[in-house]
Amino acid sequence: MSRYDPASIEPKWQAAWEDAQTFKASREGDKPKYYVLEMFPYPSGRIHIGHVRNYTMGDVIARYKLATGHNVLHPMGFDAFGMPAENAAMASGGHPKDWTYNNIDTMVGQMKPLGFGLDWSRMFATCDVEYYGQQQALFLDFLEKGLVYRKNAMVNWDPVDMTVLANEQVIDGCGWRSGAPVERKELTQWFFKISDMSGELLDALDTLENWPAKVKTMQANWIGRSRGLQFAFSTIDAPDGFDRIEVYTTRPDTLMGASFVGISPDHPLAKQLEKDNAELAAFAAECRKMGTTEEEMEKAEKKGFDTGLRVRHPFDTAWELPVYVANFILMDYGTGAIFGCPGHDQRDHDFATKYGLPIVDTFMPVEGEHDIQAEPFVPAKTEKVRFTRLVAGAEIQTGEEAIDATIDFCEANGVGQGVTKFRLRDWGLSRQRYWGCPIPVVHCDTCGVVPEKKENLPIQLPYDEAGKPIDFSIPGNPLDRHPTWRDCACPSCGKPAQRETDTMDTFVDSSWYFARFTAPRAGTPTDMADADYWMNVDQYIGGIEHAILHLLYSRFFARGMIETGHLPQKCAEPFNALFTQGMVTHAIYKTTGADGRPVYHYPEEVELRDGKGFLKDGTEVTIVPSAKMSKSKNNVVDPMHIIATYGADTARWFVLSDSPPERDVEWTASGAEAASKHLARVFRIASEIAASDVAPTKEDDALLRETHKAIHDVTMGVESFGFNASIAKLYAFTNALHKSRAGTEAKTFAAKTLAQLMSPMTPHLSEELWQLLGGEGLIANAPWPVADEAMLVEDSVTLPIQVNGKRRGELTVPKDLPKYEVEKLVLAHEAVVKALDGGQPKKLIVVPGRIVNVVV
RNA sequence: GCCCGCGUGGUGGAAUGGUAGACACAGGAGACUUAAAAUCUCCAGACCGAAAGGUCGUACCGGUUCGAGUCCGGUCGCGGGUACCA
Repeated sequence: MSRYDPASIEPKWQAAWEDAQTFKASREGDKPKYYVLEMFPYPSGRIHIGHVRNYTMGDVIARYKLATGHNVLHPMGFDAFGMPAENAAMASGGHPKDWTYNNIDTMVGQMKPLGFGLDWSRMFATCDVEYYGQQQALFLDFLEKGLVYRKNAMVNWDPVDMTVLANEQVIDGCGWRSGAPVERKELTQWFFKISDMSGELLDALDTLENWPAKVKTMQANWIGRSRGLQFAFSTIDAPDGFDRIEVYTTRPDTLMGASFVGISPDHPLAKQLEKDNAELAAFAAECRKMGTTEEEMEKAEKKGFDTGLRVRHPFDTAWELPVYVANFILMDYGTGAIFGCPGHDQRDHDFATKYGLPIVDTFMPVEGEHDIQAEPFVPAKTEKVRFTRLVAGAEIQTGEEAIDATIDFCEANGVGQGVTKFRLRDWGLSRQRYWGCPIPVVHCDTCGVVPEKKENLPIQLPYDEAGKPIDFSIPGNPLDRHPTWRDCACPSCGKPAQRETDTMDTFVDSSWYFARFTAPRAGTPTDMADADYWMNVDQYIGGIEHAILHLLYSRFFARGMIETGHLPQKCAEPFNALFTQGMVTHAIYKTTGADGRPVYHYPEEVELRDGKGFLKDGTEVTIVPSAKMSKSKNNVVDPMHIIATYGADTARWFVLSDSPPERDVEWTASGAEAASKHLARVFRIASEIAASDVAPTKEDDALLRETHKAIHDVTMGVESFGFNASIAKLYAFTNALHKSRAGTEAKTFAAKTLAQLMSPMTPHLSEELWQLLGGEGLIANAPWPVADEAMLVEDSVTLPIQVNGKRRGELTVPKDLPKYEVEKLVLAHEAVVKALDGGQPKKLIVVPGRIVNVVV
């Protein structure tokens, strides 16, 4: 008897699928369509175990849908622009383009042996000229529709390298290469007007029934709709043009507890005052040294600077408040100015305490008092409170009621107006980098900023500069310093002009690739007939780390593409169902380098002893447990040795077993061998059945029931993304088949069914078994088995008997035994008799088919 | 800081508010073998007990319920996101 030999069977069946074009997406026939998509990978160099997990999940769905009679689209591509390619070029020479395409070749070479049912003919990379050229066309259409505009925005600036830094490149406030303290700098940049769609993007979340609730919550919080009051404080002796300071507040009911006005360091008034106040200028400069991330702003110590300027309270002109410039106020949100109410806000309380400002309450608990000087009183807005300094509404009301009443009162008295604001900011897409899609606009001295003509697209990235491949050892954007690339004719007046040298954020690339897959070679961004057939994506699968940005940007882009005629109306929400798989995590091992910066070590370099890690030279490493696998942290696990040792089916089986798909898993390699043993066991069991000849026995029926139960359970698991549950059932079914003494016919049926149920997970082995057991054609094309409901029902059930919620015995009764009969049997049960000790039960709960509880 | 998750045996994990620990890994005992590998059978949360059986037990504290891993409130720890990592 032959042994399970994945090395020989896997290439054989991959060739068979290739010959039969099994996974080529086709619009033919009248089958329903199914589009399954996994978030495409960044070509970091090698696939890692997280990729294997992600694509195996998608492949299970794709193969299952094929077997249940669908036209399936299951494509693959690469999110190929981005910083790592430039970083690699800086670190070790070479060119981002060569680095990227080499990586793609390697990764495709690693993915193909895994036997994914992908339509490889549709593959593309976002750095392909064909792709980014179409993206430029989309940009021009968006521009024409007013979905893109220019404004100033802050970037991280490295004053030594004279270059813009990504947030990731700022470490403890310093540039990652130069080590110099980073500054904020203002640049004119392109923005997508995503904020125009805030309300729509928020409201439409409710229609996404098959999205995880947590993702919808995260997006809703991110968009952040709030209702508040916008009004102005009038200033006293302020510079010209600043007789009013507009503020926005979501808690107007605390207006009578105001103790100061705060403005952002980037507020026009702050900038004006700075001119004549060196101390303030120094404070503002200090604020601008802070990074641009929200996290840094929030975590930084709250600091303010008293401008000396004062404003009048809108309800009492004799009441004057000081104006502070404060480092925690964002110019981007609201009006860039607030009033502080220390009595009912922790941050304002800290601020007031620090600068000796008054702390006044506007409401107290309904019962009792709260020491407002010691800590702020911040109840939920839905809680009733007793107002001590009331603007409008009842004395005792909830915060919500008070807010509404105050807004109405203010509007009626001309103090301000109720407005709805969103936290969501416009999407800045300009990047001062080489390896991205060039923004197709031209700067002309005469005509200003002019869109490039569509017939001049694609605007290609230059490979060479001055006859040599671009040198990335020099900091800064190579497009900026390229001797000729910028030169062009103005599309409007024809005079010499210069190209924009900024490229697009790589999130743009990934915001429409799913649409491009429906017609990847089309001469326009999409082909409407293909998009109409294949869209939407029926099942999208990817990491939870993309819950907000990528998915929100894609939702915006889909709407923009409808507006510009590139997608049909039905695509506003392009992903019908979303599944967020957990990440594969692995410890990070780091030491500190001579320059004080962290040095990351590969798992292979680290020896673990007593929970501590050491390098070969004995240096102890710091272990950061369970972190997201990241190339820059060197904690990526390479699955290729598992594939080489045990084969693709083992790797696929292994990544699906044991862990629920949505949960993070800490990677350990110990289970791979066990998975391999199990597959070999299945092969052995099937081979024995194929070689046997046993007449029908009285155990045939039991095995048949087991088989139908397995069909039911495994199918349920696949349908609900419970792949680990499906696999547990497959283990149990394999054990049942192994132990069964049924005849050959029943066993053959069971084994063929087992092969089918396993086929989405272990497709090569399943094809082999199918052939061995006399199945017709490819198992990939065989119709998915259907469970016979009649075979699933049991005749009797075993009920656990609880006494006061603790299990004290069990009772086996016919399935349909009436409740009162069950009660009689329970009361006669030994354990119950003992517990009652002659008395009567206080209560008797019978949950039919599940449990019995006696309360004594 | 803020938003969103997660926390169950030695390990990965299972469990529509209804027998906690399915299925598997590692471990132990045995069979087969000259031996090993492979394979097969069985055991296995902790504690007490010879056993029958009992007590405890799902990060921690409290609540709702006949009944809580599951629902509610709070605490701690870990992870993701935080708008230029992708």
